[in-house]
Amino acid sequence: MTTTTTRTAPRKRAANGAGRRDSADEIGLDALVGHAGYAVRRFQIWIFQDFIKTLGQVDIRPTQYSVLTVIGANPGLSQMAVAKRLGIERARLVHLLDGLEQRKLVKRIKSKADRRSHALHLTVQGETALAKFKRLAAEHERHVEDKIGKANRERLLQILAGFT
Amino acid sequence: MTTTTTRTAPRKRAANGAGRRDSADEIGLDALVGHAGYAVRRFQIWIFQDFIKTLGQVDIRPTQYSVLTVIGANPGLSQMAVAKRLGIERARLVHLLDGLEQRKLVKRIKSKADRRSHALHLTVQGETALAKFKRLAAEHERHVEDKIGKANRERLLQILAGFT
DNA sequence: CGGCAATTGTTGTCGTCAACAACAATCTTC
DNA sequence: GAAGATTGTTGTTGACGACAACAATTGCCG
Repeated sequence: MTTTTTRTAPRKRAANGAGRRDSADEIGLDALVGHAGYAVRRFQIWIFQDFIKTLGQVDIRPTQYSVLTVIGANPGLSQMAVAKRLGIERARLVHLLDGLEQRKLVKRIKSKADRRSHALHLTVQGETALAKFKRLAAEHERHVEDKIGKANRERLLQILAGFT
Repeated sequence: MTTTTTRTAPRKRAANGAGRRDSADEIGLDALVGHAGYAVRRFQIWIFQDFIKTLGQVDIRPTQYSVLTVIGANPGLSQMAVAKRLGIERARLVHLLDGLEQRKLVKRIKSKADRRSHALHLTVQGETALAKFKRLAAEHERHVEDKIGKANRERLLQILAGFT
């Protein structure tokens, strides 16, 4: 609706003095409903929390998972390429890879073509670990379906396909 | 599509040695496509950046806007109530309100009913300022429409209505 | 060829944000 | 009235994005 003229009068909702509100669930959001950003933010928080919980047993967070997935699908990429593809800053990727390399999931191999850059590869245990992560991620994705419905999840992915 | 069984085999994409990839836009995301969380995260980042840019002239960030909106629609709420409604931690809300109070947009009034809590209200200039913020927020919302389409935005809001 | 700009990985800083923990003041409940 | 819960506050930690600076290396151009 977005009331084109932004209705300045705030509709004070019965001036009931100082906080006489019983169930805190009845607080009006007013203009906040109808803002895509708000709904998307709340949903994103929910999704990440479920992802973190579901992949908690293997201690993998969403960003780590995305890095492993991209390296697994494109072995030999440079850090720049991975960072650019995922929209992470290369400075941030350094720390992420430090952690993943310490856990023996990823290895940096000095490129001979360009001695500035590193070719990124999964280790052997990185491959098998990623397989397990993907199973858990699929489970998480099922939670999303349970939450918003299978059809809605498909529609949502379609709507946001441009942001891959 | 979402290959129901998570296809464990990573499909190495032609072992082309060390990073022989021309346009960095052609890096496969593999399993990442089909993950709702990834798409939502990217979209959320885009939305917030546009919101911050559009409301940049008045120096209001999304969280501040949500706080002002809720207080404006429900004057007299306690900090606990606002925090719970918006899913913010009350510790975080303290700093947010500090900033908004310094800018004379919000005032904390000691509640007489419960002397632990503060009743939150917009100041007079807070009311008029919020009106302007809402106009700018509506402009931002139009940017979202331009990005994903009017119909898709509606559908998205409907899908995520449960996360208000 | 030589020098200069650009790129790559790295380190560091700053600000935002969520998650906790602890605390004093105050309310609630028994 | 005492014990336990709630409210606002302060502080810490860790993930994350945005920058800036730097050394090593590459690429380009005169």
